[in-house]
Amino acid sequence: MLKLTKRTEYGLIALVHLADQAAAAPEGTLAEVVSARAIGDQFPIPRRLLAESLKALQAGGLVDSTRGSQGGYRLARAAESISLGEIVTVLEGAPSLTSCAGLGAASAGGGCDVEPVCPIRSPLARLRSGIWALLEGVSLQALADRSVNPVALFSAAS
Amino acid sequence: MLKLTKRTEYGLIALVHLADQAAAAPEGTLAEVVSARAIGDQFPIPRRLLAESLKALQAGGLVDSTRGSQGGYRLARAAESISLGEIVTVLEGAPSLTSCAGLGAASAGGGCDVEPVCPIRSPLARLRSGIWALLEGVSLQALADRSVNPVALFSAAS
DNA sequence: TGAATCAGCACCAGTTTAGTGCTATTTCGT
DNA sequence: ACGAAATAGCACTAAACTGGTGCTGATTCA
Repeated sequence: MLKLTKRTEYGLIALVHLADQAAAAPEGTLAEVVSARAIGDQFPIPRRLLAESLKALQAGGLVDSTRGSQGGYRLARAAESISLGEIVTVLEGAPSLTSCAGLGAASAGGGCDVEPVCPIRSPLARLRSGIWALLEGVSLQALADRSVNPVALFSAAS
Repeated sequence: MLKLTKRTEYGLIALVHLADQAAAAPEGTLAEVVSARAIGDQFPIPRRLLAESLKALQAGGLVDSTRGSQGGYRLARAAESISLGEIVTVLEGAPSLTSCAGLGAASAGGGCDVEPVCPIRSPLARLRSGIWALLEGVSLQALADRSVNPVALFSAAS
């Protein structure tokens, strides 16, 4: 199914929220941490699942967490440096692009070493590779910027 | 999961094959029909499922079918006029990105008839909308053209 | 007639998804 | 010290989806 899971949706909601928070922080200072509860209260979504997504984002190193009372989350890096592809990878695992697996940069060594332009590559692999490249090209920053329209989101990326 | 189902993969394989067939046909003539068996014999995939995909494509009006011995399938329209979005819609159902559904401050039942540029649209809806627009912009023709690289497949579309 | 081929249902096992329960641990405020 | 707030971790369930198959019927060509 060519669609994002709820887990990813909630995670994105949270990330956009955290990006807003970071943008609102005074120059050069760290943004205040935001609790899962605080984020959840602003959207009609199961708070608990939102928390699950945040946990996953923490495990994936996209956000930093502070425990205890007054604890919460904060972006671990600048919103411009977090790509959509990375977010999706963290939240729903590396996409299983079948054989010739792992396109893009990551793909650990094994097999198909003629990576760049493998002529045997099926249209499917090319398609997925294209979609993936797009996701890698869109930053959280762009996503959080509400002035950009959906299509420009991508076409501007290339 | 941001990935295509096998059903869609097989369908795409078949469509690309049919597009090749159409391209090989003499100017102005209809391409010969190709049976599911004939297509399946060329790929290491379960023949039966390929047939299922073809059936779905027929039901969706993307291919014409001829029954009986010597029967088979043929593109119902020119490959340039069949978009990837349409193919995916036929093979795995309409994506739920429609109608401001899902979340976003304004989701509520009613209407959101200001569809074009709804300012309240959530980042998620915008994201899906963007992905969708991309798929709509890629034609089967482009997909079948093996000389185009994966990334150009999309960036050229905008 | 008979074989090839598409069409329509209906079924099953395995995986994924969404969502919840419960407990432990850390930290702040009093 | 204590309790509340909050993250961390594990485990579990019900529903949906996926991949794949079985079977029967209808249509067409030879």
